[in-house]
Amino acid sequence: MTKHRNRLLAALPAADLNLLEAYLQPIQLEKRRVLEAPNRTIDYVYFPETMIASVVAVCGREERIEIGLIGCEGMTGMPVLMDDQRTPHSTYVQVEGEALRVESEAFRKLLAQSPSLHNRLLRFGQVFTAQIAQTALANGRAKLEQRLARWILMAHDRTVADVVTMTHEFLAVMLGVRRASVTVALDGFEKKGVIEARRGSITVVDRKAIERMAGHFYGVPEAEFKRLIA
Amino acid sequence: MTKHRNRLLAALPAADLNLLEAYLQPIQLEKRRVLEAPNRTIDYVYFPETMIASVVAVCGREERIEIGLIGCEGMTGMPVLMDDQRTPHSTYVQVEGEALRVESEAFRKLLAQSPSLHNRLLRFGQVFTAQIAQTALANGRAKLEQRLARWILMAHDRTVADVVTMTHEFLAVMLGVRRASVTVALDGFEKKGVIEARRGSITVVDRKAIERMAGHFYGVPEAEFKRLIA
DNA sequence: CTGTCTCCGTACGTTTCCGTACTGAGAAAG
DNA sequence: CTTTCTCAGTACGGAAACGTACGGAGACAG
Repeated sequence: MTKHRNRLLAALPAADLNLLEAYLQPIQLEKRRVLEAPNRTIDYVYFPETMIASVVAVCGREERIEIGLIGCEGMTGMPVLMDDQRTPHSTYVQVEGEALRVESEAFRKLLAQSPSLHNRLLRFGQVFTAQIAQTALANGRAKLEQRLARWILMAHDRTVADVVTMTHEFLAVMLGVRRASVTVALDGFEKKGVIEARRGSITVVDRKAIERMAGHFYGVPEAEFKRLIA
Repeated sequence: MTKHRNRLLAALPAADLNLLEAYLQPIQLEKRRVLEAPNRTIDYVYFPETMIASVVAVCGREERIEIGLIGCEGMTGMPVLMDDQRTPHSTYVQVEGEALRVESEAFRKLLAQSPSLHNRLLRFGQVFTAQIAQTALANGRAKLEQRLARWILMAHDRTVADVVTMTHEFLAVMLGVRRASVTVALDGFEKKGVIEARRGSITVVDRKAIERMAGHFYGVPEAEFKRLIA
């Protein structure tokens, strides 16, 4: 047994990890790769290592917004834990990198075989639900600056370096705002010296300051993670 | 075995329902009663019959917003299904009425005893997650009129009559907007003849029209419910 | 029946963000 | 090296919703 880079796996009891490890396949995932398409069967469950995935709610062709971010702290494929095999949402790779994946049929059988494993992973479901709820709260009550700060912090939590590779355009889609609004807001961040913006990337310079900007719109799911997993 | 008014219970396989029924206590719940307080142990799981509960995300003392509505189609206490006993959110009675409840420790044991029951209820978790996600989407991208239409439809789905007892003030808190904005919007609804507004209540007159106003911000979790439960 | 309280209608100036769109700068392709 | 393409910065008028606040109308208690 290796010490896993995925924190959810790293926190599993030895017995459950052993059970799962036989089925884990390492895979490199490129940006924009679709991991789950709306209302299609979920083929694999992914445990990100350096990769980061976005979960996006879509309706019609127009309206879309990110509801959650999954990186080395968690897993994709929540519906498989919920006795289901599909989701109305879309999940794709936001930051390329490595992950471990399990064929979801096999995964399903493992869950049935080990209630302990199932429960352990359901706890992450609880964390992720808190994240979606926090997104709903931020979308409804926060200013763009706060929401952007929150997003940068969440991405930062899931990267090894302090650099997040992301265009304003993409970020705008995630937050459900205009591309130009993101540009203006990020410009403000840079002038305050809390980030460095390059073409297609953002570097975190002063994390504490960003946390202050996000206020209490950041932190609830993170606290849940500490409480339930780590 | 009675045919239950709670649709989630009504859809349970006979064996699981029998198991559960021994523990179900009927209870009448008054408006504003707190069912789950943030970060406190959840004592009971509620299956609403005529009652409707709101799940609200809070942070600090100021910022709060409704993330979900639970009525006769579901249950409260999702964290108990997720191997947890608390939640950062707040759950309280929005529309008074009857419910069945189970002591959560007993409930926990039943889930361990019957994986089939557990899975069945987890499916509702999947539906509820879709509802939170849809709320996040609506909060980020919809106009107030659409969000209000969505809320009325969701409340209407969970009431027997066409009347929802609710002040503008309360509705404003739920949607995270000004009380005055709600008044103006509801006024518009009434002038279009889709609702009738009385002091402290809203009566649905033309549901189809309200559905058109909500557009695709309404319907995704409802479809999930049909697919997974009914 | 009168006073009090809750709830609703309305108003006005202000903030935030939108829609649209033009321009320049950096990166990639020929 | 030049063309092409993607990405970022900036601008301007407009819509949506905000904060605040005043007054009236229905409900309820004394």
